[in-house]
Amino acid sequence: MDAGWFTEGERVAVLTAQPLDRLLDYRAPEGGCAAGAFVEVPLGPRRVMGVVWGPGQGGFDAAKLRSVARVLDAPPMREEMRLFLMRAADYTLTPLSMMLRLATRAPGLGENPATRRVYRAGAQAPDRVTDARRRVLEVLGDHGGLGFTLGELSAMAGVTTSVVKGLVVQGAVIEEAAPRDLPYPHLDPDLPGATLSPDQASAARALRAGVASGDYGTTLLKGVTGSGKTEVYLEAVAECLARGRQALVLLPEIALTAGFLARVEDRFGARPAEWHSGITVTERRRVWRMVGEGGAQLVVGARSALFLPFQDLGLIVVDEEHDTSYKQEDGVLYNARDMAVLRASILGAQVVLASATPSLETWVNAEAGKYARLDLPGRFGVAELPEMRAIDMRAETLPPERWISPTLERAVAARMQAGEQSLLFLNRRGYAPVTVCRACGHQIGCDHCDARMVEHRFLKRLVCHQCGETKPMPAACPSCGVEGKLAPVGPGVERLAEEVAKVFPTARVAVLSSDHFGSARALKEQIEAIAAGAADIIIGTQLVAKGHNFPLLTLVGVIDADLGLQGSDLRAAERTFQTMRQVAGRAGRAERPGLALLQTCQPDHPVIRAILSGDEEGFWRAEAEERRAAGMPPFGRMAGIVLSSPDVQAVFDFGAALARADGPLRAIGAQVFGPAAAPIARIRGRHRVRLLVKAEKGAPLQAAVARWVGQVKPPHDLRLSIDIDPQSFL
DNA sequence: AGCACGCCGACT
DNA sequence: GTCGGCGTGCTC
Repeated sequence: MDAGWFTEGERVAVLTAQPLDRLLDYRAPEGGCAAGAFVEVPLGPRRVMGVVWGPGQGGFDAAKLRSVARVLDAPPMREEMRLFLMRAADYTLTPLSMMLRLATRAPGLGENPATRRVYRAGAQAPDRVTDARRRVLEVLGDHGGLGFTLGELSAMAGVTTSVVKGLVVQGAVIEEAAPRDLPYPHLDPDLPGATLSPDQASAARALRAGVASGDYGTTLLKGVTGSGKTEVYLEAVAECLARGRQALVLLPEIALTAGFLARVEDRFGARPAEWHSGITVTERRRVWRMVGEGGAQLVVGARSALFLPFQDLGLIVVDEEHDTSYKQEDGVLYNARDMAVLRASILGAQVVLASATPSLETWVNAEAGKYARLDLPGRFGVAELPEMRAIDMRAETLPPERWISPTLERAVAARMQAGEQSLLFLNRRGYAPVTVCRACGHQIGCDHCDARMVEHRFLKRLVCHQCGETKPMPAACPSCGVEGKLAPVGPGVERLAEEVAKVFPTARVAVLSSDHFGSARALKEQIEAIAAGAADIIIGTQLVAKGHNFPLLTLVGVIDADLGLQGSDLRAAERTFQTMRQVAGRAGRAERPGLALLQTCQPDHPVIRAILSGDEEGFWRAEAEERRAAGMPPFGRMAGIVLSSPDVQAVFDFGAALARADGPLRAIGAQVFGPAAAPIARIRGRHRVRLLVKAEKGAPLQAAVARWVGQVKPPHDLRLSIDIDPQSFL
């Protein structure tokens, strides 16, 4: 008897995506079913989708057992995928059912037939050739090789569907079933790749060897912007495809996929499958099915692509691995970079973590020898890393509510004269971060959160950057009622644009901020226009720091390099360092040398000094040493607990009760801090309280946290979420 | 998640 | 006396 097969009537355990937190036993259906089979099972009055997880667990009255309703038309979930979901659930302390939900976010799993009707030219001639009939046959004759759906064909021929149906009856058109989801075009790994520099070639050889080994391994591929990391890891993809295994490339930002798809097409002759929140439901279903059936060799996508049902995944590339968007911050809290390593280690696949500025975790893992490390020194081509200098803002004189120092102004003016571009970087969206009443000092806050509202003149509204709530700008102060005294305080990109327009009246200015673009497409067009020279001065937020190339750009001015340096968030220094390096990397990517100017009030701060001196390894060593001394990640482990409820008293009371019941934590030598108001103390009317658990590196943190939280049951409208390895330690 | 059961307030 | 609020508990 086959170990992975259950015959009719046998007990099987089924996992559903319902939040049940346990497996349910059913009888295998008529005709039996495989372990891992996607099935539909009766649950109370409903039918729900589930996966046959293994043999039944027993302990449930056999007389009450119900049968699996039907087996869905999809390849069974592989054992390693089930193992991956279980390990990921254990690691993140997420119910398994929620992990299954992540892995089955494909529409119409088995709902509709897997085929559709297509129409092609038949052998018979119609009895009478009318005008409409002739057009149909012409369309089919010209390009009907693969056939069209009824809707496509009638639209192309400009006839009603009944004309086509009439031709079908006559045998002049053939109606047949075709698979609904077509495989993706073949990618050819043997096409010649880009010409590689010696450094690139040797890195590519190392990556190829890793893929060829067929074993698990993780490699940090480190190289400054423009050093050609993409060409190098595409060689690893080529090796993987040549061996008949599938590859996955994760990108942090949807806006980057279009450019990346084009590069894949250049390298392999066709476009790969694409997976992110922006694709249509039809495409989503096609990707999900084709990945499972082997009809997709390469997937390019967002973090959720990690949960696709790959048949034989041999390589995962995590591009810009330090990017914070790899950490999912709502729903299931997971870090895609860590989950990629987990999945690969189960599969025997390779992971490539690519970055110019790795996360401290990855840097430490590479230092410790857990990850291999490849460095791409210098730049590919003629361009050099820009020269970087600080502008000491304490020594600059500038009028109130102005942000561009005279030194920076002169530098921008010089670039304009030379016909080159300048980028002014400010990591604050909107017009002004704070709106204050000059009569009473009141600051306008969000009604649903405790965050301050940000004025957006472009949208003509006040916007809350936490919850997205917007409201019109009031004429009078909501606190004291005095009119005309509300004033913007501090700079946002929009206000900076205003200042630029005043200081450089003849400049062509482009603002790159997510608020100004309705779609990724509009943003891409704007970026292409800028790259072609359509602007003299570019004003940008975080967006520009992600992978775009502007050949005419030779000056980057960082308006406030101190943002994020202060505060108790231990990752702030790391993030500031990464962002500054990347923004500076925008300058002079073509043959012109670049200059980066950082406006700062703390030119002697270690982070600013490390950026300016280019001593990256020194920065990481110092940062790692500080973390080690404090027992902070990655030298210690942490978990964050966020409690939320509409009732303030209830959250604090429960938080205090939880903190008092810390026995299970003390048992593993862990400490609990809090409860304290969460960084955002109120979101959408729910008050939030945060506790932090800190343990030593080897401690069984998850098990202890599960025992600890399991002791007390929260009151009804109180939600509790657990964040293992939180991004911020506030 | 749904959906039913069940135990307390304002209506015919 | 009933209709219906949503708290609580179950689903193989």
